[in-house]
Amino acid sequence: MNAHDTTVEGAAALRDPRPAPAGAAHEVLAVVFQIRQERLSVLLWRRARPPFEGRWSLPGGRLGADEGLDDSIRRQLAQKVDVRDLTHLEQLETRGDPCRHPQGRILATAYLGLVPADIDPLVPEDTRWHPAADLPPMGFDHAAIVHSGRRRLRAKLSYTNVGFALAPPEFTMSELSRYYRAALGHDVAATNLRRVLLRRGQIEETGRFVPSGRSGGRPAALFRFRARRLEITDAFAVLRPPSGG
Amino acid sequence: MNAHDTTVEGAAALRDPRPAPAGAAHEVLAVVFQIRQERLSVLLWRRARPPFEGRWSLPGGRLGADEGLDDSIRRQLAQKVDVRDLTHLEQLETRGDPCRHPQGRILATAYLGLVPADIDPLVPEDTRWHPAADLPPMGFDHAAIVHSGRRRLRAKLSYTNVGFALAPPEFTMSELSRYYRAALGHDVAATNLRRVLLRRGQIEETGRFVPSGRSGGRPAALFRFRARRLEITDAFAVLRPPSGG
DNA sequence: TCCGGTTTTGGTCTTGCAGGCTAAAACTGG
DNA sequence: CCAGTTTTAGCCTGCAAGACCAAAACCGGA
Repeated sequence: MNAHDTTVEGAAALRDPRPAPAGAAHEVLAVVFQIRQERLSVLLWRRARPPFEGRWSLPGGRLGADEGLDDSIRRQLAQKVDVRDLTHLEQLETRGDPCRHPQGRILATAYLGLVPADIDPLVPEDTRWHPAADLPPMGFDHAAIVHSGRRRLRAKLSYTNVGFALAPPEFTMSELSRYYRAALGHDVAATNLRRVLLRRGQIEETGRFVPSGRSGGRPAALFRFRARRLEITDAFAVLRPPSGG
Repeated sequence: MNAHDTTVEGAAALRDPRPAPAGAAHEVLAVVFQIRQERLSVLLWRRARPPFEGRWSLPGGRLGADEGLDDSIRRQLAQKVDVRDLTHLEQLETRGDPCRHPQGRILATAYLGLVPADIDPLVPEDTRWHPAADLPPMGFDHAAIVHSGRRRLRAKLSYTNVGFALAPPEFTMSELSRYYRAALGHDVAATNLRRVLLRRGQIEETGRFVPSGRSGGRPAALFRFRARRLEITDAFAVLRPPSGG
């Protein structure tokens, strides 16, 4: 699940310590996902200048001199989307391969951001949503970072309530199952999804119904997520403490 | 589970972009765990000089000028333990709070490392194993990083085979249950652990038995982990793809 | 040799969750 | 009023985890 797992199998390179560096540049990047037209989409930005001119890259930029990582990614993203639309943001991974950036040593800390499906945030001219399953030609190692983000999102849909960040404030079960299908990449039966999320206490009925006449069928109940911040489904801690204690 | 989750609730600070920094220093740190005397222990290093003189801190150091993050943490750790004893190493999180280091802006990427329980690696004079549940006074934000590591390890014991990195090459089930108890912080019934790990295909019998006369009871069978690198238990992907596909 | 103590092992039983399936409910439009 | 569509509710199965218990296998001492 964690993108950057490494195992010490082949003995590591153990050269002598090198002189401490003057300091490497650091950038923050964000993989911002939104379900658009039944597809998991990622916000990308088209580079107007070398390196990788004309290719697409993740939004982000250099870390400010006196700025926290979380603050920085929010500031950078504010130039692309309304940050009030960002319903979730978490750190994903840090990449530090010396060759990852042609202009020299630049470390990158990547974040995973989510925008709910019902809105269409205004984005700048050079910025577009692309299907995460069909990425355009991308610069740097950004395609790999997008894949890390997809893996993380898929995993967390299983054992957390991240769905709240993908879905609008109110939704029908068939809508929600379409969001899950888009994010997971396979069908999700609305009837099972409903039972699972209700039992876990993640969602609840609002008591209201979708305006009648919309679909030609039985009017669907509107649901909402109980919490709007990340919670872990404790049922997924196997090897749990014994019940009698 | 992921240590650095953040949610955009209160609108983020959205100041104007600042001038790009010349470059911030970067360090790598490692939370190295080993089960010692029935307790989860972490390798710490006693600082001989300010800042935080006399306090304990995580092993690590400055990132080399032309060095990858993984390479760097292995190089730094080689000064403390034999890296061949490191059975697992994975990236944990990156911290970039401007105030985290009194000497100025230093980012830190932390790793989680594991050493199997049967060995007693030679460590330098200033380096000691401390119980992770009872940390000595620590400098910087290192205590918080150790807690992140504990959370990560506990979670991964549930849905991966990380146990291989905590246990010696061969072990009895009661030994293994004690390792799990130390890492998880609660009792783990050996009989259930055996069935769970066997069914998941994580462990297998070696066919050999512990030398008789050791315990006064029935001789215990020796087990081993089938794989010696991280694998995820797929049973934990809920909302899995429909069976007929 | 037998017996109590100890530890491991194998089995049963219960519980809870996930997911497939189907019938009923509730609406629309003709 | 009926056919078509969509949602809802219930039933059933399968599987994994954990509690519990009895049998197995060893030790040491009487």
